[in-house]
Amino acid sequence: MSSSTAVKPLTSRGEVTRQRIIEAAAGLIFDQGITTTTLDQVREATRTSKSQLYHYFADKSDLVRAVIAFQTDRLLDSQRPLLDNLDSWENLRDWADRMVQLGQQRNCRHGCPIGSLARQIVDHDETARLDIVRAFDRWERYLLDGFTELRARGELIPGADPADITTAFMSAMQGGLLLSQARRDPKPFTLAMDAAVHYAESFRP
Amino acid sequence: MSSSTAVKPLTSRGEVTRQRIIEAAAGLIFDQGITTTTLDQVREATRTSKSQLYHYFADKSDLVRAVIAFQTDRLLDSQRPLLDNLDSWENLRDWADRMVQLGQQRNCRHGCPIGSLARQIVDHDETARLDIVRAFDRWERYLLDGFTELRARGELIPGADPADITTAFMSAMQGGLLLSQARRDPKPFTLAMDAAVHYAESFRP
DNA sequence: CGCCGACTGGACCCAGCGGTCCATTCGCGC
DNA sequence: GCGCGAATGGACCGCTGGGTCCAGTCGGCG
Repeated sequence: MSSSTAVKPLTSRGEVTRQRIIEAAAGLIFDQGITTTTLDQVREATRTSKSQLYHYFADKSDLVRAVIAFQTDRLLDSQRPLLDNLDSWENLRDWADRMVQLGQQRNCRHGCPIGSLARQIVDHDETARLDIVRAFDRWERYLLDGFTELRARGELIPGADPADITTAFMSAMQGGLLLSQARRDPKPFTLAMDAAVHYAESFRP
Repeated sequence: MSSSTAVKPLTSRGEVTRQRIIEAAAGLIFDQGITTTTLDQVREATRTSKSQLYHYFADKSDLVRAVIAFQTDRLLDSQRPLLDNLDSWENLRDWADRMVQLGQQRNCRHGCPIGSLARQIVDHDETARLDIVRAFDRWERYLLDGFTELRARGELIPGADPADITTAFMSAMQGGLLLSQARRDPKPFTLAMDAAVHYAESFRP
């Protein structure tokens, strides 16, 4: 949203094509990384032409930013409905288990769609970096809401800061994914998620 | 070590040049990433010629792998002597604090030298991936030794697995660095390290 | 001192990449 | 059904980047 390229007048047909391009680009980038993915590959995968890419996107960076938004939506959707109700310890653990499941079914490759993108542009493209931050914000929001709700119900000791726990949780997750990705072994991610849940539970009254 | 390019007969003069190339490449890659760093940049930064690069390294990937080894050495050295004695809770915390310090003095940029490299090649260059795994292994070894020593002295409950705690610790660290890097804010890393220490301490008898 | 291999300089190659341009077709609104 | 802008096709361009090649220099060793 608000991804700069919203001003173009698009017909419904154009919208479909645009979406097709984003989806294919997302897949390629997810597999190969940003710089390794060429516009010609995107063109071929979508059976479009160069002019179409530049009709719908200002340049490659603009396309990448659309991909970031797309991947964020998809990622959050894949975690629903669990994500919407992280307001009990049981649900939190269920969600963590689901995350591990999701990671495993990709054979530990790629890592986190967002975290993976983050590394590639964060020090290079300031606009895209802010998009990444927004993506993390959107994600963390759900955790934050959950922990806040828990505290409101007295299931967190008063000194515990929901925001801090959220950050620690996300860190464990991202790091676990990286290690699993590097080692091609689901264990680090599993352990990291488990540790994160235990850490959060240590703030139970 | 065993980095494939050990067979070349090198004079002391050649060794110096080779080292100069690696060091400059490491800096450039650390700042800009692998694909963004060009061999021409390396050449210019070291005031060498193209033929020298290919005299000392088989290709770019070979140079990158030398950089991995170099960065690992440098990273571990920067953590000494604390790293060698992670065998008490106090030392563990001191080391964690030192890590946070190191991260901050880079203004949260770049993230972890190894983790950063990991994300960029792990799904792309199998040989380099194994080098990354070796690098993580070397690093985790120190943590593992520390926790093992702690358990031997009865400062860990019998059920606690030093290897698992080590993995959880590394995950928190890597994830925290990524978040700090993306947000340009030292806080996530600080919180992640703190959470990791607390998690480890939860296994104290 | 002279050989030989390590070392260095730099011109060159060429494939691939992001990006431009223009001509053509499509299809919605009047 | 026609006009106009959106949508599409695809040739083309300029440059950058990894990699090659050969000619020349340095320096250790007999």
